[in-house]
Amino acid sequence: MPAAQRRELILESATEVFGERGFAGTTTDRVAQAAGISQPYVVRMFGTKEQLFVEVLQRALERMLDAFEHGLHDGSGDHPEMRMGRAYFDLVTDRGTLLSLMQAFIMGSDPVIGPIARAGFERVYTFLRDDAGMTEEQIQAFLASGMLANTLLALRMADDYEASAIAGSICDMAFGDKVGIIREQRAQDRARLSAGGAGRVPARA
Amino acid sequence: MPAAQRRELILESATEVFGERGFAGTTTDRVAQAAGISQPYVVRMFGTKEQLFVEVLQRALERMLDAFEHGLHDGSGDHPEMRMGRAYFDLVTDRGTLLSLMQAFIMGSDPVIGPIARAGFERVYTFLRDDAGMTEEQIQAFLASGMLANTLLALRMADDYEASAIAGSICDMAFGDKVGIIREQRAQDRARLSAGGAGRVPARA
DNA sequence: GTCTATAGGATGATAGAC
DNA sequence: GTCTATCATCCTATAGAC
Repeated sequence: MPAAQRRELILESATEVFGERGFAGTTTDRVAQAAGISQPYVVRMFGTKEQLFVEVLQRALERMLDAFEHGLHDGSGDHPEMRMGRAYFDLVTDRGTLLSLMQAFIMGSDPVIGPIARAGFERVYTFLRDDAGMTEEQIQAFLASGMLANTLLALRMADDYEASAIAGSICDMAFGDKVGIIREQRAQDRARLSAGGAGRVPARA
Repeated sequence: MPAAQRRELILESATEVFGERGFAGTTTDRVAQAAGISQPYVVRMFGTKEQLFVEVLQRALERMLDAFEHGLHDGSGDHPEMRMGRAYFDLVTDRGTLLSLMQAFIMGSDPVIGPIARAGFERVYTFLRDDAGMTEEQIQAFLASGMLANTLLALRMADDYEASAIAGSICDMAFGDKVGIIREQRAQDRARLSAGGAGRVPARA
């Protein structure tokens, strides 16, 4: 397989694993298994685990901004909120990307990841303000709702949708009419996980 | 020192370290150093690192709910939003607790931490709904704003308040009139860190 | 109640073959 | 391009002394 393509494959696998287990909780070996290659090859191709995470993060930021841009320019609905809602919807179909971003966001203290994550967040803010033309209040509400949704996604709250009425209410509240998508995704996810996919999480052990 | 008191001391140190570095990124040795004792003693007292994190998490959940309860019953302002704002303010003064909660929230896939974190989130929701009497919309807005604020806290966005006009706008937008408190806290924090405190983060290395 | 010593296992990274 | 073998840490947890 050509290097470029293999690179993509590894980045894709790494995005899922990092998203599920965080930077420190991820082993290069697990990424390798998810990509179907040997552990040293992962390191060989990216230099260090940290560099791999940086590339995963940059890709994730790019994808998020792309999704927002596409949502903004898809020509239907007029309000920025509607267009941005679609953008978020696009993102949600890519669980690994979203979770990798969340993982990076809680690494603000890290001297390497922190600055990159902050810069990424700033890009989102300026996009919403300057390109989407949203007001401060709109941006606040949009980002806040998004962060709540992201947190519940990372928490896997939707896993308890049927089992717990409260979990169900929380998901309905936070995801609104998108709750169906989330639950469907969760089902696929569960199938993939039990099939031994990238994000398999018998915790650390 | 009596066991109970030492326990408290360790939990306090562990809260800071886990909050800054996450579960996987934290070593029992670093917790021990922060508490000024030996690494084996930490393990001896809590059994396993995971058990220590569980106790940190349960404490953090308890503190969050306590803060909400105190905010709710302090007798001033009438609207739940105002009282809850105060509650959040109380929480913010305890950075380690907040960050430990965030760390737990992104561990939804973990078979041990995930269920505890979800149950904790559900308790918050039911408190806001049943005790504070908030509507679904009020709860959504409150939790969403809180999650955005928490994320920015974890991101250390306030560290760039002066250096970046955008970071400043973001902090003003998310923290509102509480931005002063956050920035003050950040300053204290920085002093503590450079003094070699618990959360010192020369990354992993 | 607290420490030192250390076993035992995992992990990131390197060397070098094919 | 990709692997096998392996080194050197690092880290949780245990044993046992004081």
